[in-house]
Amino acid sequence: MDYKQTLNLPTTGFPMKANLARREPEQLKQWEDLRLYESIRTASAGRTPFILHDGPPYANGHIHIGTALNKILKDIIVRSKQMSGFDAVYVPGWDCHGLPIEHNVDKELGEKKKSLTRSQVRKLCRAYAERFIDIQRSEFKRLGVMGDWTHPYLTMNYEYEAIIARECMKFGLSGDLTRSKKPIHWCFTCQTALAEAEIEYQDESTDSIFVKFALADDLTAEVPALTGKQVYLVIWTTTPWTLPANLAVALHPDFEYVAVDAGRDEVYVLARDLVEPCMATFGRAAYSILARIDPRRLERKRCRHPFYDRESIIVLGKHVTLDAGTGCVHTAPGHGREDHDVGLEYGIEAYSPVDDRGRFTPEVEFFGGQFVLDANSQIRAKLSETGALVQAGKLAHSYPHCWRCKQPVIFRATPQWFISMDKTELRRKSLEEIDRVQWIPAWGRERIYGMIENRPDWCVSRQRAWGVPITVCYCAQCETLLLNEEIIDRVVRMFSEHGADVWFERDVAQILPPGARCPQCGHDGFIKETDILDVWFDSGVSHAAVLEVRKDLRWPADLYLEGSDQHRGWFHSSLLTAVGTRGRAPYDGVLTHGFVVDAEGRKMSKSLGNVIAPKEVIDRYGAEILRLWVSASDYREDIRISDTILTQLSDAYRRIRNTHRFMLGNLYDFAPETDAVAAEQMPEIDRFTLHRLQLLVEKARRAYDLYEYHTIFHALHNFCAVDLSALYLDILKDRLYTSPAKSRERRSAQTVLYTLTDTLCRLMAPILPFTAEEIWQHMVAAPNRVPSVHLAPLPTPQPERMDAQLAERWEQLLAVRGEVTKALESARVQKLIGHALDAAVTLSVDGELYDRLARYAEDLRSIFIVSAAELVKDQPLEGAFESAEIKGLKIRVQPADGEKCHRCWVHETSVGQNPEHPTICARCTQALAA
RNA sequence: GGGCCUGUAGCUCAGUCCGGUUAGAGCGCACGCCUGAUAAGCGUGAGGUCGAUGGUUCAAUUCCAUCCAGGCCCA
Repeated sequence: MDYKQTLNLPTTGFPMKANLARREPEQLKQWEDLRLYESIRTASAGRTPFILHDGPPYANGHIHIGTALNKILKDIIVRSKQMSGFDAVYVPGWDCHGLPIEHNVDKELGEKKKSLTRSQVRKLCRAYAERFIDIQRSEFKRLGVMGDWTHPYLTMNYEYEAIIARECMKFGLSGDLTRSKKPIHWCFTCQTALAEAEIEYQDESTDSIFVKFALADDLTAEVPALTGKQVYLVIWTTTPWTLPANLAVALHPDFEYVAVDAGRDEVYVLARDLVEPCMATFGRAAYSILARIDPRRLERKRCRHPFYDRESIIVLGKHVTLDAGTGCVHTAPGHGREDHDVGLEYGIEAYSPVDDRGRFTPEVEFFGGQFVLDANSQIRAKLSETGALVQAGKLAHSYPHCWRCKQPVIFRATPQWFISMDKTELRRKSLEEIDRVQWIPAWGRERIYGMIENRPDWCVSRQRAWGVPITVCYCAQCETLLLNEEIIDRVVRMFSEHGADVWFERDVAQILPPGARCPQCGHDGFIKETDILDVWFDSGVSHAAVLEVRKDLRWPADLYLEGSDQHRGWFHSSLLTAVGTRGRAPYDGVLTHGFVVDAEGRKMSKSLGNVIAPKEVIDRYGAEILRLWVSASDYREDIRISDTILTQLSDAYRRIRNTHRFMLGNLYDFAPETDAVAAEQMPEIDRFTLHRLQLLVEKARRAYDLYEYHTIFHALHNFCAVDLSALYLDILKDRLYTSPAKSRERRSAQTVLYTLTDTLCRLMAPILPFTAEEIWQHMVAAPNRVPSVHLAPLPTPQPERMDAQLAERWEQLLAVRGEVTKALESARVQKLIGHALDAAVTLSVDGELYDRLARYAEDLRSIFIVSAAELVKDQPLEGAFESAEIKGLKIRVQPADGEKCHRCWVHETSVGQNPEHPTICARCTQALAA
């Protein structure tokens, strides 16, 4: 007889091979057909909302691995909050305006751009953004990210554009929005402002000159040694043409300066550390140091401009370096970023007497009307003439050029719009708000606090086409802003209806109400601003445009989650716009993740050739493995990815999958509502396993609450591999296979398997939504069970299923088991046995342990998975394995007595005793009779 | 150059806040077993000067300093 047919062997349609790359898209289609997301919304109506507000990715290019990480993390959060009993609506968004798109459209247009109107260019940009939104949307969905993909928020939606304008005008109304000059990169060929991204650096040979500025103030009080001497500050510059705009000389407050007797009745002030190289350059071998000078004593002293009849003041700035030059820095606030910043501190204007074509304005003495780069040589000549030129040479260094025309660019101050950090205490209020937000990890607070504390005013204007205009008009006569509630309403209505394009299509008279007059001077002519807003403002007001507007959302958000670069980016701009207009942060919590790096911890870049695209991973391993990667990593730090890591995760995935496949296979004939066995009727090992399951659930739920998913992955994997596969399930096989199918002992095991499968499946669902669903669909469903695991709640710990004393006894039993397996292995090496069932073990233990084990004497055989286990009290056992871990424990392994039962494979002396079934044991004979 | 952060076995993570027995886990690897989870399952074992150096201490992976390597953001 073939006794194999009498066993209850596992059977399931749940495939061992996941085939994720093929099956996932099918699953997504099914969910879509079932309208799963809508069902979840309906089912959670009325629950407490949990709002994770999506930071909008930029609608350009395909998603990269970092975007995938970000979206998967968000999805895990949303799903786990949903399954924790919240109504977790997820509205994805896209950032649509901005330079990169306009830049790419420019490239496609080439020369044609010049013949197009601003509105025409804007339409092309809009179409471009739409194209990539569609691409990215399908890529995000492919990752298993669940959300309202049919109604995402787009910063270029008309309603959104209207709110951007509205929020901007609120700053105008409050007086925070101001206009002042600031140096920007300017291409005089294209006659346009350029962003940093539009600059290409090329090596170029430029002038390198040293110029002396005669000190006008007397230093006798500060440095007596200089009494009666003519003192000069010597500066170094590579842009002589900016000297007409010189208004100051900057020193570093912490450097040491000295007065050097340079001969020819001249005293030079130089940074001490640069004296030697400078004097060598000047060809003045013989010099002596007269005095040390504390730069702080020179602050606000005056010098003579080298060729104009005016003064330059001495200022202190930490941007001064000792890398090159003299330690005294020529400062023209209209022509340099740092010059401008230090100028602001000292109240010096951003003087920039250069027009759009790069020519000095007429009032510039000696050089009016000259092209600035051509003026360099004449300025040099002028300096020689006045005797201010100390030294002249050439220097090769990298100089900014325009990306389009390849010509050199200049720094030039132009009027820009700023949101003031201090005028209405935006900085102070923001800093206060930072302390009310929960930053995860906690150092996020230090990071953003430092930035807000030190940042300059926010320059929000850009001289570009693709964006939302700064919707203000100002008096043509006195430049006073004309802004009130009525105008705001008009603009908002116009934008909601026609989009921001309307601002460029209509002239100022059509925008302002009829009869508008300047509140300051009564004039009726107005200028419409045509600069657009920094795109950080666009996304920064998403809390207003999305959270406040959508009925299914709520202001403020519970959580913002982005990469740690967003402390400078979206967290920052969102904070400022919300505090500035609403007086508080738009989020209660901010979670950050690190960046994806390669196996060596280096950033991914095309040049290093270490870029891993999400698509490659999905096609090769499946989105589920990418998700598992996200969950396995501690994302608060940088996250490594490599083939080694992905292979490892595939292995882990397979272990989790196969564990569930085995459990499903043993549940084929189990109906939970009729076959379940009550816990009190279960064997101890079953209750022990349920106890351990509770510990896992507790741990995982805590980790979900703390957003620490890697803990869950490790715990889940460990549980499947160690607690289940290597222990419980291995021991269970005998009971499941050989006991009568409907026996209580088998039903008890199945009850546990059912509980395990059901619990683990729900526990993993936020991380592995595809696999959890696949398991769910292969379970024999209890009546009225929800149709998708994603409609089910996360499991909750059930204290009544815990039994600490029982667990403690079993932990000890398992420690003994560990020693037994060692003894078995040693017997195996000696060829005494092969399979553990070939063995009979005898344990000798001392008193206390004996008493504890005696209780389980009958169970030891099955716990150890051997054919026989005998327990004796402290007896010498010849040739026994002596445990190093448990003192007094000796284990003797011998080949088991009796024949191997053909049915259960246990070696039993009862085999052969029954004439009807001569090849099987008494236990099996009994089972067959049942 | 500045701000914030990271560095524990081949890999992913514990432990470090509140210094103290041979620094843990799983995977991978090696070797073996099984063939009734089978392109599966089980067992045993080998892997770490806790980035480096110096300091504090009776004692440091844990505290401090410096350095090295790497990341994000500025300049």
